[in-house]
Parts: sequence; C-alpha cells; structure tokens
Amino acid sequence: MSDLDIAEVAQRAGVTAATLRFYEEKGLIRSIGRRGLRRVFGNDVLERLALISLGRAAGFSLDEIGRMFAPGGTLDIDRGLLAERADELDRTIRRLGALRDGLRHAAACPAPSHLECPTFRRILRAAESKSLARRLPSTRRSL
Amino acid sequence: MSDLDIAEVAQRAGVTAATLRFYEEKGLIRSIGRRGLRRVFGNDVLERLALISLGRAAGFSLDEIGRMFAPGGTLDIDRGLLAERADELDRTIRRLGALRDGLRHAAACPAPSHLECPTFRRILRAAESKSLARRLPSTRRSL
DNA sequence: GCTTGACCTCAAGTCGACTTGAATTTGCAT
DNA sequence: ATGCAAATTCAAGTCGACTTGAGGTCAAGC
Repeated sequence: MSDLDIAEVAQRAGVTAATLRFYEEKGLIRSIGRRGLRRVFGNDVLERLALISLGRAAGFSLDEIGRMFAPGGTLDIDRGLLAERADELDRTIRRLGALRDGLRHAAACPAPSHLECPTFRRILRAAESKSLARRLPSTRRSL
Repeated sequence: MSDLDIAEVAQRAGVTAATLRFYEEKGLIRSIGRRGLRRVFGNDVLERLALISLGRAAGFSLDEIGRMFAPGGTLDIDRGLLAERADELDRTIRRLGALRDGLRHAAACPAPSHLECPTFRRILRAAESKSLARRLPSTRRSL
C-alpha cells in the first residue's frame, strides 16, 4: 500500500509535484527512494503533508514547521508554543469578529456614504489604533 | 489644523514616510501640495489612511482598496462586496476557531507524541480536506 | 524499437507590499 | 550664512512560498 509516485502524492495531498520537490529540498518531506530518476514516496508522506498543511493553517512558516520534526522523523512540538499560538489565534479571531460585524453593518447601513455613518466611523477609529494578526497563509491553490 | 508634513503623518498613522510615498505613487493618497520639494498633507489623509488600514485588515489588497475610492475622493464601496467579505471572514473565523481548539488540545494532550493522540489525528484529518482563508495581512509594523 | 509524456534538475521569475540604498536637495535653527 | 537632519527621486532589493521555463532523461505502452 506504500510506493506512491509523485503525481499520486500531489493529487492526494492537493499540492503540485513542484511543491513536493520544493518541500523535499527544504527537508520537510523525504522520498523513500527512486525508481530510476523518479522519486518514490511512502504513504507516510501523506500524514506528514497533512501536518505541514495544518501547521501552515495555524500560521507557522515552513521553517518553523521544519523545526518541529524531530530527527527521528517523529513530531516534536513544544506544547507551550502550541498554547501560545492558540492564544494568538484567539486574539486574531476576536479582531476579525469585530471587523466582520463592522463590515456587515457597513453593508446594511443606510447612510449615503460610509464615511457619514457613525458606526462605520467608530470602526475606523478602532482600526486606527492597533492592527491585525500575524502572517496567515493565503492558500491560493493554483487552478 | 491641517498642513502636516510627511513625518507627522507617518507618525500619526503608524507607517513610515516611505510607505506614504508608495501609497501616493499608487494613487491611494494625495498630498495637498508642496513646500519646496516637500510634501504637505491635509489632515484628511489620516482618515484615508485609517480606511486603508481597515481595508487591509479586512483582507483587501491595495489595488482593491484603490478601486473603492470614488473619483471625487469620497468612498464608493459596493455593499454587496462588503457583505461578501464579511461572510468570507466569518468562514475564516470558524476555521480558525476549530484550529485554535485543536492547538489547545494538542498543547494539553497527555499522549507522548501528538501523532498518537486521537484528537490530534482527527484535526489532522480535518485539515487534510480543505484548507484555509484568503490572504490576510501580516502587519509586520517595523520593529 | 520507438515515441511520448511524466519526471528530472537547476536557475530564474512571480506576487504584494514595502524597504533600502545612493545620490542629491533643501527647509529651518543657530 | 551655514550646517545638517530630513526630505526628495529612482532603482533595486527583500521576504516567503512557490511557480515557471529550459533542457534533458527515461519507463512504459504500442
């Protein structure tokens, strides 16, 4: 059940073959060997890729994710770091929630121009102070 | 109360002077004139910058934001677009919420390795399917 | 046996939003 | 009047995560 070629891994993981090569080059995944020139992957690579995807979604950079894989191939994530990232995520969520409410109001607001709407101005003022989040991934999956 | 020099605008808006020149070049803001070589800004530019900041926080690109300013200098945001963006934000928030819970669990989980924790594996599986959000700003304000 | 399409490598390009550097000019305080 | 910190322009660089292109290799189906 192992022995996947790059195209299959790509398809199953929802990334391109080029991305897989890129990840391998960065040390994030490994191929189990070669068939001629071509890489052969074990199916454990899929779990690894899921892990990478999850990490990205949580706002970790590829480098950070790379550091989470212990030499043995197992996972070695600092639990404190996880909690910290969860808190960070939580703050982001709160801000985005406020923003969403603001947008929603502005969309429904009867004022002729948004600038004349008191609520919109309040949001503006709030936005003026502090801004947002940390890098969040864009996940612009090709087409 | 008008008549701000670039440094003051920069300081008050929390961006660098270079960023202001960049925004002007992109047509996002305008200086009201020059004192010699130097730009002079009206204080309305601060509101404009707040608007830009808000837009960025909501996930709009600078180009998109640029298109929201009507020729007259007033605001011209499609309310449908706003609602759409609010919905998008809402979906993002939900995903991030699930992710946050997942991270939190993983941080507290007693399993020796995250990979052995059933909950973590469930999150992994969820992450495997669909991924995240649209471009969210990074807001890496200077240092 | 031959074609062909998937795969390979390596280098360079892309995208967005700025930042940085070099060379020059100048408004303002002393 | 003079000095200099701060402003100006324009070009190029940066960062992260890939993508794209050129040129070459090769396993498998006909």
